[in-house]
Amino acid sequence: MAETEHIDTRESLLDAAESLFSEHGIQAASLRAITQQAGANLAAVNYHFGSKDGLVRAVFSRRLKPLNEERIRLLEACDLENGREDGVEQVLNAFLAPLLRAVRATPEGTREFGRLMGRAFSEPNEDVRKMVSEEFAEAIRRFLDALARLLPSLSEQELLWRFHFAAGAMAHTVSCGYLLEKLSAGLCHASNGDEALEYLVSFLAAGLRAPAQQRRSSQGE
Amino acid sequence: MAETEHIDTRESLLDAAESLFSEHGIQAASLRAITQQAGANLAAVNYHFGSKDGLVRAVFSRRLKPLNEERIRLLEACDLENGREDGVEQVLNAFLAPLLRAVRATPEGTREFGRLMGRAFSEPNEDVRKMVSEEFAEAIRRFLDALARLLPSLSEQELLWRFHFAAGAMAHTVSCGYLLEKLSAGLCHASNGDEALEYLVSFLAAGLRAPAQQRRSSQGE
DNA sequence: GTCTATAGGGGGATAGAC
DNA sequence: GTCTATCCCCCTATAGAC
Repeated sequence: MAETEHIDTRESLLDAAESLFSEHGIQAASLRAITQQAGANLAAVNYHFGSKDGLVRAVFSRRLKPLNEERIRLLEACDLENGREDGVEQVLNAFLAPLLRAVRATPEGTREFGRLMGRAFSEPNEDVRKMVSEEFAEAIRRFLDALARLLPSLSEQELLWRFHFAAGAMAHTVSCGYLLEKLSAGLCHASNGDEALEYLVSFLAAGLRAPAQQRRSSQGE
Repeated sequence: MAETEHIDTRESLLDAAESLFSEHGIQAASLRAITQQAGANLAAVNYHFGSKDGLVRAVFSRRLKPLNEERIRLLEACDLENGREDGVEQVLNAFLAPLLRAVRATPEGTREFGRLMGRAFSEPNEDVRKMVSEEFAEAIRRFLDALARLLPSLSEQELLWRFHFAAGAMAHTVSCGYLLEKLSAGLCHASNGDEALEYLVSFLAAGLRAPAQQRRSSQGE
């Protein structure tokens, strides 16, 4: 409140929406609250984004496009061919670091994005889920390719399951840090991206490298 | 619609609420829709549960109390003292199996609970998060104790982080199965609790048993 | 581009009859 | 215990002045 300078209504709206979507959920954050926090008028959202759905889409893609581009850039910078033994760790780092860095508090307002991002895949609104999935699709495809080469003993099925678990651990870390802080009585610092990254990479690398399972046939369901 | 027999309004309301909370989210599921699906009157919710919040609480505790009791029962049935090497797997199985079994489609309507449960810890409503955390607190404490004895080389901090990651993989599995089904083009069956359980246990056991990290001092933040 | 005003639809809760 | 009717709230979207 009482901003010194008005920079850009459109950007202010995105900042306010990101913050309120994160705090209250997409559905529960009203355009009234968003426009008020942005110092803009109620009608501004419809002018700039067409509808609330348009605003939601813009909020996500503003962050996800650069995030997934950076992931791919880091993946391509990995040194995976020269007999190094830490290929899995390198790839995990390339996937996780951009998100965990983004979650860290910054002067600009990326702060709230972690909670929103962690919830995005389980949002009740199907349009939101679909939109977010599509933003990730290309990056996920590339990372799965890289992991498949690094872990040739895994069946395609098992690799997919394990990547899914890794995504879950990551999502939980960025969206439910409060649980860890409370459970550890302050011993763990969930909002510290470096701490989270080190523990996550070693944990997930070990999980990905676990011996392949021989599944007992079970055609249940 | 057109139910053959009216059994119990209270239970019908819980079933309808669980189903609609799962599908649309707690906030977006209106009491009007819930009472209509339950074949009850709008005022029935206030009569039986006092308010929408009361209904939410009842929906969660109806499932979580027996779920966590079963977890503790299974944990106490584990054989951890006789030099067996699969202690971690046994403990993980005791923690995961009750939830994954509950998520499976059943005749009665437990079907929808997985999605709701997976989202519960990141619900925007703080009262819901607090309520759900408390339902899990006792079970989590016991499982952490058991794991600490099985993995004495881990610092308390690292064990907490790893348990947190495990919870995330589990939550993602029960709430975002659609992602895996789509990503695998039908190769993986996320709704098959047995398949999920086998892959989860081996993945998480390897992650928990990974060598302890030596954290470089980093007092960032 | 930005505002005010309003249309038009739902929402949770409750009073009071049965 | 269950119903109807209603109070009063907030929501998104849009029309039309500036």
